[in-house]
Amino acid sequence: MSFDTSPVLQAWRSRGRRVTAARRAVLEGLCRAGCAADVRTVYRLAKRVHPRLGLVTVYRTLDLLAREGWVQRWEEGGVVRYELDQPHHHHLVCLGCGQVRRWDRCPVPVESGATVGGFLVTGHRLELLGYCPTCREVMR
Amino acid sequence: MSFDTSPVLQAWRSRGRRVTAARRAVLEGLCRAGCAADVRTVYRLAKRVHPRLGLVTVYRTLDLLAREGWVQRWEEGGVVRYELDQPHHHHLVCLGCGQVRRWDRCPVPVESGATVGGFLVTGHRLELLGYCPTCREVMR
DNA sequence: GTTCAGTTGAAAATGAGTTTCGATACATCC
DNA sequence: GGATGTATCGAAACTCATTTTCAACTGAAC
Repeated sequence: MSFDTSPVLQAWRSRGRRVTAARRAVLEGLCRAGCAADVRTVYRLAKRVHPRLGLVTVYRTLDLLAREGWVQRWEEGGVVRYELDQPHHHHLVCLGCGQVRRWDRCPVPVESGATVGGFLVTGHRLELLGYCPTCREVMR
Repeated sequence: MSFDTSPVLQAWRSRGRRVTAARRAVLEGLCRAGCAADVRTVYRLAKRVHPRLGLVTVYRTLDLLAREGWVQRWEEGGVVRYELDQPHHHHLVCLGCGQVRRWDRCPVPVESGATVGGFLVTGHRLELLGYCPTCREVMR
């Protein structure tokens, strides 16, 4: 995926955070993982860049990135997933194999800042559930 | 909540499953819990009906109900939630206190059975994220 | 190069959810 | 109503993702 990590690094430096090999590796792993990666996948990919990376640091860095708004965190089928912040989009989730694909349409007409029954709405999350081409084939 | 549990009990009997005090209690707890209850809440409420109920049985019964299609299972903020099957609806989730409220509108135009990019869509899940009236007050 | 606080990673702790297995109690038969 | 067989129960043990702890390490500044 094309994602420029330098703004993240700059933001860290400017806030007094350190730019370490471990953090670079997690960012790199996240980029390579593509859409909606789980923690293990990021860990596996990041470890190729920085072999002595610990899983704990992956958790910590992903959490940091999420708190700073660089990545989105969500869950599907008991798996926590992270993805680099991108233009608003949703997901197609395969109930057979668990793969996740991006869906760029958004049919939700509730703007951020709107009020619904007293709730101040700041965002939303939509998943279309179903079966990917491969799993459809298997089910026949 | 108004939910008639007798069809569930009948279905169980007709399939050779046993209608036990523990299972009745879990159903009762689920009814009392209202919209989108987590396992602990169901356990706590069901235990009032049947004090020697074990947590394991709550997990097992909720899983059974989900497999048979009587309840929906979903996750939010790391918490697994179950709710009795009801007319199609979505949820308002408070990012402050975690409470969940029902939202009866559905702006998603993708019918079950439609195909999106090769995916066969069988359903969807939508959550509006934001802050409930109480949490809005606290944030001031 | 020295310093020092932010960061790391191994190990231990936590906690939700699952499995195991002997005990229990529904549903059926008589 | 009581005996029987098996589905179900619940306590304890287990699994595994995630978090906490803490001594060692290392960016960044001087």
